[in-house]
Amino acid sequence: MGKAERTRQFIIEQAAHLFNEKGIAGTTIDDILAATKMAKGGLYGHFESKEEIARVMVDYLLGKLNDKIASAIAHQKTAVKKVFAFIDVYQDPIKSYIDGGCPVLNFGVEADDNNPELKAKLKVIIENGIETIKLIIENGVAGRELSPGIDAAGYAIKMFASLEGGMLVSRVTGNRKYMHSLIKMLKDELKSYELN
Amino acid sequence: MGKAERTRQFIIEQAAHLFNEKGIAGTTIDDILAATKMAKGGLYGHFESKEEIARVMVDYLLGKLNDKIASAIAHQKTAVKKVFAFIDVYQDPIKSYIDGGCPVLNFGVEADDNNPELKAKLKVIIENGIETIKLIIENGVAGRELSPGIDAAGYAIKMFASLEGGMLVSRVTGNRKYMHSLIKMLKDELKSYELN
DNA sequence: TCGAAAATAGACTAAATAGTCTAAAATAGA
DNA sequence: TCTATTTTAGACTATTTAGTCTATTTTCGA
Repeated sequence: MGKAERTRQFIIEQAAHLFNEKGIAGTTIDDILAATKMAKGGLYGHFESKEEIARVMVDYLLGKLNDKIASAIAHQKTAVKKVFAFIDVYQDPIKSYIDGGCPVLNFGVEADDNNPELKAKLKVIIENGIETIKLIIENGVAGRELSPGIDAAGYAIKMFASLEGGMLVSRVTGNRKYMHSLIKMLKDELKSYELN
Repeated sequence: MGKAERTRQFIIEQAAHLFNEKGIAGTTIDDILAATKMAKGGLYGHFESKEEIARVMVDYLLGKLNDKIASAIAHQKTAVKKVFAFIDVYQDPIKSYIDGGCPVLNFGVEADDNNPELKAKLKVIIENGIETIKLIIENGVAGRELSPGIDAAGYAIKMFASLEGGMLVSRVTGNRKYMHSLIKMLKDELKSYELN
């Protein structure tokens, strides 16, 4: 990775923090310049507009989230442990893996009514996330780890919505207890379907 | 209500739609002028800044949400029906009672990292909402309508987070089925604690 | 109906913001 | 080490945005 590409990556990472915290509309080029301590010309040598930075930054952040979840899941053997590992990515809503909380929540709300392109990307991420949970559970049922009585699709939706909603509630109230309570309930429910 | 107050109210209502859809940072005074078809001088005769409009608009929207929930609950006699009525306020996440979805979700995300005053207001709304659900359930238990086996606080948090998370998921994917599935699960769970 | 209040039209200022450009300085890496 | 590339500093333009102001018109309501 040459110097130019290294700098580009650095800008993306710094910008990602800002965008995730202040929103896309709420972040200015000057904010990014201040965070990177770069000159304007330097930045515009790597990107042609704020809009391009936002686009690339979103792909970076969503990719990072995907990787984090995929890796967490891959390191576990059983369905229950895989689901728990997924959940644990959201363990700390206040100091999350990226400042500002979950980008799906943040950009989902901002994109909803005025950024169809971004909204479409988030739709895929959300649908994949829910589908991933559902498949893990279905595999757990097929492998006689979980009872066939479990509603895999329902659990997946409930889990995803609870994590995002919990993120909102815990961050706005400044209290982790809500997310912790949600996580405990989600885990207990899944465990109640465990066989043997 | 004199003409001036009527106009002021009209501006607040129009601005509320815009702010709820485009965010506070994403809405301009010109947007509000276009929506109200008013001249600048007219608008600034009622408010001294965009910030004041935003402040008043938030109070209006949160008040409206509060009233809607309070009224829905008041019209029901049993705990189960009261909780169901609360849930049903979120029935349609795409065409909700206010364009742009739930203001708690929208402004919660926007305020989170850069608007402490607004964040404090939302904290109260969220805590009250959760507390309200919990109290209804506790009353239901006290009145022998619901089994004492129910975790009132846990259910309240789960319900609130699911509704907000469901709002996000259904709106971003453009699919009501997620919210409907969540609502069915929430209602079924509560019903399972119903006595007699 | 008529006077006071409200609203318009739109020009104007000031500040914030995005983006361009150039010459000079710094630095990577073959 | 030496040259290409990268970066800086910062002046500059253009646009968007918030907010002010005034003279005129409209409209409410006693």
